[in-house]
Amino acid sequence: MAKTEIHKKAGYHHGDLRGELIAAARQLIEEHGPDGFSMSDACRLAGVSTAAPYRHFSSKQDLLSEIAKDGLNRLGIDMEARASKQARGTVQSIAAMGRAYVAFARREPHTFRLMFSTMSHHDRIDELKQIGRGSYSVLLREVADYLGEPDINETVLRTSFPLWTQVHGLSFLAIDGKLDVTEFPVDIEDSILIATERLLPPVP
Amino acid sequence: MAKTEIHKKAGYHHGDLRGELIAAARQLIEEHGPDGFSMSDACRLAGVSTAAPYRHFSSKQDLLSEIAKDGLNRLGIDMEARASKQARGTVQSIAAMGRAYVAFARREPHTFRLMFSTMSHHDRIDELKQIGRGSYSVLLREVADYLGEPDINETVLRTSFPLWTQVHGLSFLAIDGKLDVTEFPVDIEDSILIATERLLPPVP
DNA sequence: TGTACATCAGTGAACGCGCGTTCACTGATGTAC
DNA sequence: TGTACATCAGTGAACGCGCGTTCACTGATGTAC
Repeated sequence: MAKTEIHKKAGYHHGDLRGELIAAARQLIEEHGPDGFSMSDACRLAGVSTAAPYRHFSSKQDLLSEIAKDGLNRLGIDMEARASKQARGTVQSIAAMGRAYVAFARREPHTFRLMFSTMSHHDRIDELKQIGRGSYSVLLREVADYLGEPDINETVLRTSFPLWTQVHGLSFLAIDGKLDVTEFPVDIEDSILIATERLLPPVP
Repeated sequence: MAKTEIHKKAGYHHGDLRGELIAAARQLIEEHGPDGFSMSDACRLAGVSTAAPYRHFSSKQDLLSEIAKDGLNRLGIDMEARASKQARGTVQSIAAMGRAYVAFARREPHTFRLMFSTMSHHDRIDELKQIGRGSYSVLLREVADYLGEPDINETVLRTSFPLWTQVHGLSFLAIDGKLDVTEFPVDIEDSILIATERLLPPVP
């Protein structure tokens, strides 16, 4: 915010309008959801005319794709960071990644939704997929370690997939407020650990 | 469609405009997503003026809630039907429910999304939750049978939850086109069976 | 070091659009006698 | 069985709104000489 003020005072030219629009958009998306977000709102928040963004983004979709990309990257980093606090290739490190995943979803539910929504548009899809794969491979490496496999082979892929599915489902149920439908209080942290244990084959 | 024609010919009064609007909305939602759907489009499709729906629904939200309710009900029925073709309380019957769940999501992805989206509005939320609980209890009963538990106790709840999470996550990944990120071809049917086996305790 | 000028990153007004919803209305239907 | 009338379920025109995007523009910046 102070930064914003400085930029505003700098006058006609912002220092980093691109970055500021992304920040504004992220904030608005978290407040009102990806569909409640409008280009005009972002401009208002960044203190800029409604035409300004088009110097930096070709369209609203383009801005949203950027935010999705950023989110996927941050998710991968989060997972890696949380796992690295545990012994490599253990149930604990793998569960830690799951926790990072669900924590991200709960911290930025609308960005999370955006990251995984179809967004039928453009070749950006491929770029997003690429980044998604990058973040996923963080899990794959950890599972390979757990299994004692030398590389990401089919066994690793088959073992990892249900782990992903599990935390992905948990994330959506959590952010959509569906957990109380289960009629018992779900402890998310526990639930991740238990599912991870069950879904991994016994330690080799 | 033939039905629609008859109603149109009947003149000023439709036979069942309420039902027809729901049908039109469902169709449009599946074609363009819940956000690409507009009241006006539904009216156009039903061949009726844009003011007509307000005899039957208090708002667009109200119509959408109705469709979500309907979807949740149909999901429960699907699950029950698919499970009943297997021996009661077995891995097979439970996996069959999971398959019905994912199949529903893939058949009506946008309705599925709508069923589970937050939809911040109204007391309808409680009504929807009630119906969701009803559909969930279909799984709970089957799991109770599997475990040999006389009623829906905490063990049943704890066992069922990760099963739900699993198929929920699989559904979202499937409808959001994220399965190819896994870099190996996921067979959804297999994947459900495998996860179900792993998540259930060994047959008692 | 100073000046000329191309380029860049903003402005602000305007556009066309489709939306959800309301309004006063009217034609059709069902019911009481 | 026929008629009077209340009720119901539509019409069609209009509303105000905010949106994404474009336009010709202008002020600031950076660079070449």
